[in-house]
Amino acid sequence: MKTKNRPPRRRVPPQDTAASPGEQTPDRPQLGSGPEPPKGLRSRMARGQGARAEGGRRRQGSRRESTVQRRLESNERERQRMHKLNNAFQALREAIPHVRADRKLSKIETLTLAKNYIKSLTATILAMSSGRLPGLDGPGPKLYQHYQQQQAAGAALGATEAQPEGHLQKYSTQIHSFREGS
DNA sequence: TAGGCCATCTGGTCCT
DNA sequence: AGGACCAGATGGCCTA
Repeated sequence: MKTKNRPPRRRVPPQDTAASPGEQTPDRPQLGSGPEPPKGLRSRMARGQGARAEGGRRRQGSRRESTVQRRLESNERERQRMHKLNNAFQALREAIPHVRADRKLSKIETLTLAKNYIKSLTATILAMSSGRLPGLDGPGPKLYQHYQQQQAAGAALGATEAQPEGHLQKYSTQIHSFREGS
């Protein structure tokens, strides 16, 4: 599994909601754009879940058009939502230090690394402050207690990351493997 | 060529 | 009611 420094991949251009059916890409058939149902819909229809959308009878043109229009608008919103999600992933990537800039982390790598980084930071801060956050009198001991409880719970479940140094170990191992490019 | 990763479409469900 | 969210399906791109 390698996701190394890929150039930006050419993607099928987003469907323009204002575009005419003739401008649609041939490999991404749209709802109502042809006799062949969209790829993602075929299995659903095979299970009988898409029957309503397709309709057993021919619908009036205007009603069909409004249905198609709603679907296209919904697709556009979903694209925007996913773009926002990807922007958040990118921001998270940039917040994780010690990773080669030319090596783009996959989403799952980003989440895993971020989790271990946070945990290692938490353990480090607690160790350095002896359970008392700098500048805070109250929450420190409580935070430390909570953290210890979490660790104890993890240990009870047989988690390998029960020890604070375990997080740092994991994080270091991951960083090392990413640097190696493996 | 197989496997990993990703973008996109889609219908169902949840939320406001 | 309409939008947000979610998960399944599909196909493209890339690397080993």
